[in-house]
Formats: sequence, structure tokens, C-alpha cells
Amino acid sequence: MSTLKYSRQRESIKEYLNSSCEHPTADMVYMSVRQEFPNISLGTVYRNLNLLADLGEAIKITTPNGGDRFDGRTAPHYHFCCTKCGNVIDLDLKELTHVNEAANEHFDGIIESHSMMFYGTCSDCINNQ
Amino acid sequence: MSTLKYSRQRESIKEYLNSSCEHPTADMVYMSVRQEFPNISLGTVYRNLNLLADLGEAIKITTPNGGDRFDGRTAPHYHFCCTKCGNVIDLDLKELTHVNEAANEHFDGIIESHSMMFYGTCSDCINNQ
DNA sequence: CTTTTTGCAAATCGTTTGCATGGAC
DNA sequence: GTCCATGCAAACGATTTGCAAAAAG
Repeated sequence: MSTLKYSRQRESIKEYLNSSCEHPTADMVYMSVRQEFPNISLGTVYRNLNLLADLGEAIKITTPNGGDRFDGRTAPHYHFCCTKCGNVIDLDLKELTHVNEAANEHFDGIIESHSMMFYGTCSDCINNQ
Repeated sequence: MSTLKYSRQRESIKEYLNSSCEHPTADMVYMSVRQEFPNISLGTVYRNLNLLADLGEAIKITTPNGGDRFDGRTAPHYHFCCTKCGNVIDLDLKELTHVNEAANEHFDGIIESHSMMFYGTCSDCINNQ
């Protein structure tokens, strides 16, 4: 195991992630952080996003289209993913403990709390035709 | 719009999908169907899997690691994905209508029925250390 | 001075696509 | 004969990796 060293790039990535509500892709993070560090590479962005996710300082969200999304909000909450536009939206529900209980009656694995992902159509995609 | 024509390859893919309970990846379908059609190409497998999904005769399941999974069982049911081994398992819960109702109180998109995905650790990965 | 992190480019993985040929109708 | 489906190989997009140079400690 290696000791973590400070890096200004990682700090900038973390800061952007915490200030953004849009669950950015790695490329969106790259575009934004490049304003402060014009020479930063996409590889460095990926390395740091994965590192932050491993450290529990960010959440990596798998989506069906257009790449994974990242979330700097680590307090437990649910996510919804629009299958039309691909956007990810926070769902501020109370914890769905009864769902896990119901699942465990029929299933002997362990369901991770707040892990479940909802899919459907977001309000923007409903309105814009 | 084009008219669908019969193909023995597509029929074989559909048959394998219906007989399998393991939510195979495109590559697993390829390996299996190749026993009957040694010259079938991976591109054809992908084209047919996507076609079947579009026709509603199969379900395409996005997973965090190792590629998408496909399911020939089209009757509504939930899925669990093990974040350790990547396997997808059917969850035979009653429909979680109260979850959708709870979500709709805080959210004005449309959550697709039976769309949600649960994540965690499957029993195999718990037992095998 | 040692170890971690970076930038860069090449590699990898899953998936899609263009095109000429073969099969369905 | 007309389209649709196939096999093949090349292209693609997202992500990871190897490596020498730069930064942190």
C-alpha cells in the first residue's frame, strides 16, 4: 500500500465535483478542470475520479449510455437515470428499508443500502416532446 | 421502416436466451451459438440482441463491469447485480408500487415499472471469502 | 533522495458500422 | 428480382495503462 500525496489537480477535481449538481461525466470534469490546469490530461482525471471513488469521497454511477457519472455528494441518497437523455438526478427518498427486507425474503445476498438505481423518463424529456 | 425476415441465427440466439438463466453477455451468447453456427460473427450476435431488445423480446441490462447482460425472460421482474463478481440475478419481488409512489412525491419524471436495479454482494461472493 | 503523481500516447475492451455476399420471400 | 441479414474487418467511444519527467514529502 502506498501513502497518498497531495496534488493540486486532485483538489481541483474534488472541488468541482462538490460544487456540481449535474453528476458530470469524466469528460465534463476534464473540460472544467482544464480551465485551471490547461495541461491536465484525461488520464489524470480518470485516475483521480477512481481514486476518490475508492476512498469513498465520490460515487461512481454506471449509466446505459454515454459513460459513467460521478457524484461528490457522498451522503446516502438514491439516483434516477433518464433513459432518453442519460441525465442522472438525485432522488431524495427516505431509506427504502422495507424493500431490502422484502428482497431478503427471497434472496440470500446482501443488498447495499441506497445502491438501487431507478430508470425512466425525466420531466425535461416528457415536456420537450 | 424495414420488414423483418426470418434468420436461423436469430432463432438460435433467441432460443439460447430463453433457455439460459444466467443473464449472458453478448460474448457468452456468441460462444454458445457458435456451436450450431461456427461461422457466426460477433457483430451478428450484437445486431440480433439489440434487435430482440428493441422488439421487446429480450431485456438489455447495463452493468458496471464486463459488458451488458441480456435476458430472454420478458415477464416483469427485478434484477440484482453483484458488484464483486458482476453476475446478475433475478429478484422475484411483488411490484414495488409504493416505491414509485414515494418517489413521485418528490420527483416529476416517470419511473419505469420494474426498471430498478439493486446492487450488492451475492451469496456466492459472501461464502467464497 | 524516495515515492507518488503527472502528461502523453498507446493499448484495451465492449460495441457498432460499412460493405460486399448470401439468404429470405 | 428485391430487400434484409450475414460475415468480416475496420472504426468507435469510454476507459486504462506504461513510461519518463515533474512534484510532494
